[in-house]
Amino acid sequence: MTDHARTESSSAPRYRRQTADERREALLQAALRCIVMMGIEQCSIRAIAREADVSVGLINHHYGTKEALIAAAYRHVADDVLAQIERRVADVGGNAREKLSAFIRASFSPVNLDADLFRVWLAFWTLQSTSKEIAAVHKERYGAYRAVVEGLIAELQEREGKSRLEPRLAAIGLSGLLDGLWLEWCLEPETFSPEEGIVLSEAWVDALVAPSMG
Amino acid sequence: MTDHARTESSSAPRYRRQTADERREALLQAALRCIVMMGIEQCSIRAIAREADVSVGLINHHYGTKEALIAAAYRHVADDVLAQIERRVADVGGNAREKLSAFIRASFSPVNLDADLFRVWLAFWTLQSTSKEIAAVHKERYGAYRAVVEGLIAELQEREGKSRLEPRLAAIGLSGLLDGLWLEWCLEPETFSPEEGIVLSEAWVDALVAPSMG
DNA sequence: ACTATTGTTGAACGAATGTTCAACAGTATA
DNA sequence: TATACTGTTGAACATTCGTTCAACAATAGT
Repeated sequence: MTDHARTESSSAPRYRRQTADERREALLQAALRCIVMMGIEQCSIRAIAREADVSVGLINHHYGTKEALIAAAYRHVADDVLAQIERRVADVGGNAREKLSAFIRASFSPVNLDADLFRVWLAFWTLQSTSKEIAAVHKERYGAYRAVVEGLIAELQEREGKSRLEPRLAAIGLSGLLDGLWLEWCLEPETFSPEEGIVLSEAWVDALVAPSMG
Repeated sequence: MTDHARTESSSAPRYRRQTADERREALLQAALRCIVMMGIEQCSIRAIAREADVSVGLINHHYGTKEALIAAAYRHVADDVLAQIERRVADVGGNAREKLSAFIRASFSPVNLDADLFRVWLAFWTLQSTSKEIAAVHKERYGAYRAVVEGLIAELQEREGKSRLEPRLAAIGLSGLLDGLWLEWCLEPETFSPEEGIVLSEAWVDALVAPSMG
């Protein structure tokens, strides 16, 4: 009842304690939301703290450094994207050609064709040249991505006959095409539709097993 | 001779006056060097001023705002890249197929496969979501780029027979592939060689006029 | 109910940011 | 040589940044 008392034992707690893991996850999500909302440039510790409804000090307490938090966020997002695509490929079952189609369709699904995701990715690419930590995460995750594509293409070529393009190179081509189209669509969505992106990517795969190419 | 006199009429001038155009160009080049050296994040007005050997105030005097300077730099770089590619295409003369090969080779030339250029480009892409000015420059320059590709493909298909892929879509595919490979090479140059990039792009063009595709 | 633990706070700090503007100084003109 | 013009300077300003750390408070163990 006394006016100097802000919150006595009878009122609600001023904050809820969480385990380190819970809080780290929450901070990571808040950081991603901030990068999305205001770009990596304006994504400050204070902004993340506000977004996570937490004080400034807590971030450095849990992650030590801002860079460590961003690197953790990168790993988290990259894992999510690849896992989601792999899940769709696994769900479709079928032969290699059908799996590749699922892979392509997953790449052009709304989850991935997202300006927010693009902004996050740009931020990570930018940080890569500065931070060894981020560069390592990229190398590791991108290798995994390309390995999946290469595996599917090798499987396809075993069935439908060899191509002049070895699986490694063909995989680089397909992932380059997918990434390039993804990039361009995110920069300027009016240029072409996701369906057209799928048509183009399917054409590449078809060309891979066509007699004229190999 | 007096110690309060810094530089009297007898000594060298403390700075050289330049015309507005000269100075604007010099500041723009300094800004690009800064983006390359330390990334857009650390590329401050003070850093640009130091690089251009000029005082902080001069930048805002000539460009009004940092954003205006960066946008001007974007336009400058984009013009350079496209002009250089078009020059190579024009030099080779020949038919559409040969011009497309020149276009592809130019895209994978060391001038373009450059970590510095990539860093500059990433910076511009990042700023695009924030700045209307930068977004406008992108739309304009990228449209010009794609128009060149589309023109060459249309010319090729008139000679060698129509494809199921209309020139517009085929051009989007080729520029997507070129950009995607460029992106991936810049992020991780060990993955594949520029020559392999050329092989992949040529394969796409070949597939465009192959009977199986159209 | 008391204590120990530790997740959490937020004021404070030093460094850096973009921008402003009154004063300065080179340059061409008269 | 004096004058007007304007390119140029750099201190100053108001913010914002990432990080630190002593104090605080929610919770679990007793």
